[in-house]
Amino acid sequence: MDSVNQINDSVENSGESKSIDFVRDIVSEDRRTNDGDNQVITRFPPEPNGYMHIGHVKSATLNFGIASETNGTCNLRFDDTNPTKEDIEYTNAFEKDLKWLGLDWGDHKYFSSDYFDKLYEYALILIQKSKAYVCDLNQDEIRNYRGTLTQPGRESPYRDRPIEENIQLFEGMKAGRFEEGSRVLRAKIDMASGNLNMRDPVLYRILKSEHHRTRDKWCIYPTYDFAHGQSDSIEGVTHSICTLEFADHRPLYDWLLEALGIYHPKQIEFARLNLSHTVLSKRNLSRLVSDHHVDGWDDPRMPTVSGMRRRGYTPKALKDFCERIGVAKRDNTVELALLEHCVREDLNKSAKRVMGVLNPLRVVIENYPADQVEELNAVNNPEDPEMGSRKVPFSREIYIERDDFLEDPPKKFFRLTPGREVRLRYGYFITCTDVLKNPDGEIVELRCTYDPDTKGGHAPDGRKVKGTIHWVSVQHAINAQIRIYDNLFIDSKPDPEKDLSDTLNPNSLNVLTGCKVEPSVREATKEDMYQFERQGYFCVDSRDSIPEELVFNRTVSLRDSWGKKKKEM
RNA sequence: UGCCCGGUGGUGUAGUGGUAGCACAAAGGACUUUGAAUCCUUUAACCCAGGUUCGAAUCCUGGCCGGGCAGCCA
Repeated sequence: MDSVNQINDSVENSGESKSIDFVRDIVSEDRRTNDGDNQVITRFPPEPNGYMHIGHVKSATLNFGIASETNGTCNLRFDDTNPTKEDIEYTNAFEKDLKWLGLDWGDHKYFSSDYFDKLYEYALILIQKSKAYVCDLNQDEIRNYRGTLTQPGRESPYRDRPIEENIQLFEGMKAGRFEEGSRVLRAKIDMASGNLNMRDPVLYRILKSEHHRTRDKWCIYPTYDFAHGQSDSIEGVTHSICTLEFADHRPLYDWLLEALGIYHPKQIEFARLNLSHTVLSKRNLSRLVSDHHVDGWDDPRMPTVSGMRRRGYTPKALKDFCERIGVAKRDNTVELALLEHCVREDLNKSAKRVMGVLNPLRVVIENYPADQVEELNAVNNPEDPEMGSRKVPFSREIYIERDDFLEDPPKKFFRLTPGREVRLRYGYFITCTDVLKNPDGEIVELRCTYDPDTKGGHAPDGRKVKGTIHWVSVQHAINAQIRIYDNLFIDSKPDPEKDLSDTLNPNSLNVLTGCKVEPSVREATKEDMYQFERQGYFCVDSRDSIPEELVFNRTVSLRDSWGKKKKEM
């Protein structure tokens, strides 16, 4: 939010009118034009029938961002007009996620259901004006009467009912005198319109199920089209920002407000976010959960806020991402790489460095005294001296990463090989003298010697080593389970029609056990972020980690130019 | 054969009549006690065709391509 303000400031100072996105252009143009009242009110209107995901974050940062940049307000409004789908569980989850993101609605928390009485009055007014009528057609009949994309519809036989009869019938609907599905209230617009939304759209339907807030007070509920615009109007929303698929509804949005003669907010549509290698539609996300392809809505592979949070993504990274992707009207698929870049950029500055060996290989340093332990000094974060340093215990037996040793190395392999000297990070130079194998020929242990003069990693004679590898003292190592995540989907643009099992990445989760981590992480608490040097960023899993068996999630790997090169070889 | 919205490097996004910019990605190099970070360099784009204009990514016309819409979902 701050950086956005900075951008605005610098723009104002330089006297330029550099645009940030077309929505903000419209808002500032409106502010310039409406002399007197420049108050901006936006709203973030989730339907509480699913969990917040990265697509919601784009919308939320847009709405809350515009409000904060203009000293306006952004209302959190739960769009709860369909009791059969919505639940309190989801409203709580949304609030939790928004708070975690640092998006603050103050005391502007509303529900569409707060306006059910008012909305009912509005409906009566429409009937009164002969702009709405009760229709007895059933669902199939309404569909048939609507016509098709290329053919006009036919008018309902109930379209010209007298006003009085409509009022009585509508009151009857409210009183529960009619069966669910037997009647609806419809707007009287134009059955021949090229825009199907204008072919006498349904305004109210009978739904005899309990609403999570209004309980059994109502058995008729407004549709989205009737609730949304009027709720915007009631709240004095100036800019009602929604996604592209609602553009077709704007004529209806405008028509209703005009017909009622009430305050008329402006609807603006932008393109929703698509992210590569994942899905963002509510339907597909819940399919992943219900079919057990993931372990719940907060599975760290999920693009949900709770999943990303558990994975170790930070609010700052998420908001930075939303700023970078921009806001426009063309369909788009943003590469996951950009999100990962934002995460790395934040964590590079803030995460404490630590050494952890994912796939341990035992190394015995033969000329190091068996009973000796040294405390070596290690920097906590080279990007931030304020974070200080720590002591790391060193002893005769250590673990190194299996990938850091190769008996028969390719060119440009800088790590340990037989006879070669490398540096142990913050430790000594060691040279590999022997390779021990089991009967199957697998390497089980390395024998090395160290140079006592290279403590801390410097050679007094000035000789250089090409490689520096990380390590953990065997007797001091903490055991950990580490979960390595990869893209949920193989395809960058998963086809929702395809069978999920054909397009899901079978290796999206790789659980490593027996990992060895330096003792300083014993103090790790939930959601603490670490960089395991040369590996990536990791956080303690908030659900499964216990002090006796730490569980880490790999948030994102470090960039790995060697790994890339290796793949090509 | 209806209505609406869009097409700028691989991806995302600026540019609104005057040298097509930025970020991510990719490639190369420098530096390096993280093959990280940092720094430098490079590759790479206006859907097509006409028109208006001294000059068009931008304005006009016609195509082409993509997306959305036929819930009593939002």
